[in-house]
Amino acid sequence: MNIGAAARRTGLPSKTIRYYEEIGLIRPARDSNGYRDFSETDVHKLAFLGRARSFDFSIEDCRSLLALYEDSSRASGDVKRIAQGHLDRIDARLAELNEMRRTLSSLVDTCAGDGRPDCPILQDLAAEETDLS
Amino acid sequence: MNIGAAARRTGLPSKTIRYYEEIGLIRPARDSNGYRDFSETDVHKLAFLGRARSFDFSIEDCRSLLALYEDSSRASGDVKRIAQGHLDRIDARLAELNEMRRTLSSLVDTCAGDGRPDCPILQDLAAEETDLS
DNA sequence: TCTTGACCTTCCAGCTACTGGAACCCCTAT
DNA sequence: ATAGGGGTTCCAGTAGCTGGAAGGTCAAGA
Repeated sequence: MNIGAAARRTGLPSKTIRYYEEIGLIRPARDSNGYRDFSETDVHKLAFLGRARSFDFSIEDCRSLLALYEDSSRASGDVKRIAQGHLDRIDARLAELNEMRRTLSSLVDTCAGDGRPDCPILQDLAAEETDLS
Repeated sequence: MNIGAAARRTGLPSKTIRYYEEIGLIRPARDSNGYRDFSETDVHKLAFLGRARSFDFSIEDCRSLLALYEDSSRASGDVKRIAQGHLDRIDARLAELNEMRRTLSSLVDTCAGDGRPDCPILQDLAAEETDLS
């Protein structure tokens, strides 16, 4: 199967698939004309990678997960550890973003948004840190 | 004021301050020895940038916000438009992350995480898309 | 006076995970 | 023969820094 067909099958851009080969996530065979020739196994791996990436797992996490996926004697604990670590990162990011959203949306709400120059958003950004020392 | 002092005052790494100069966000004066000489105004701008970046505003948004901050005849509507656009992006990202978190945490919860190979996480990642066509 | 150490400078490379584009090859259909 | 729609490699660029090398500057201490 050519790269275009693999791309259609997996929903990944051809560019991304070439990149995954370049960094050693997959090793598709080659035809005599130099074209990549993807097996069903390759397509499965690509789909696996696509789904893992959709969870925002890093490429290195994906590499580990793929290795575990291919190792039938894996321990689910190893998989869980990676997933839990990632979940923790997601939670940390969610906390950050929620805090930003809270502050920013209250600033946006109190800004008149008209032609006048007064703006609580700029006031906040420019605020001197209150130094209690 | 040397870059180190400016860094201490603003909480930004010296490297970042140099980078901000390089991309034209600030233009500190220079001493005769070539050292950057930061004015109070420079420090205020850096603090402004630091706070804006802490809200995850892009550098280009920061550039626009800083320009508006310095323009006393600005319209608050221009500021609000930028902030609202950014808020929308934050909301979109929050929705994505919440969805990831929901799915991933339920997978993590159902994974035994022991020495056995069975793993619902890997099963999900490897799942064939159900094709209803 | 010399040296040490903490500053400062510029420049270049690297990080993540791709993406775009140029220059070129291959294959099929007309 | 040619046109098109594949494919190939390689290089550069994205965002926002960060690390490191090689070297200049300055104040304090022996």
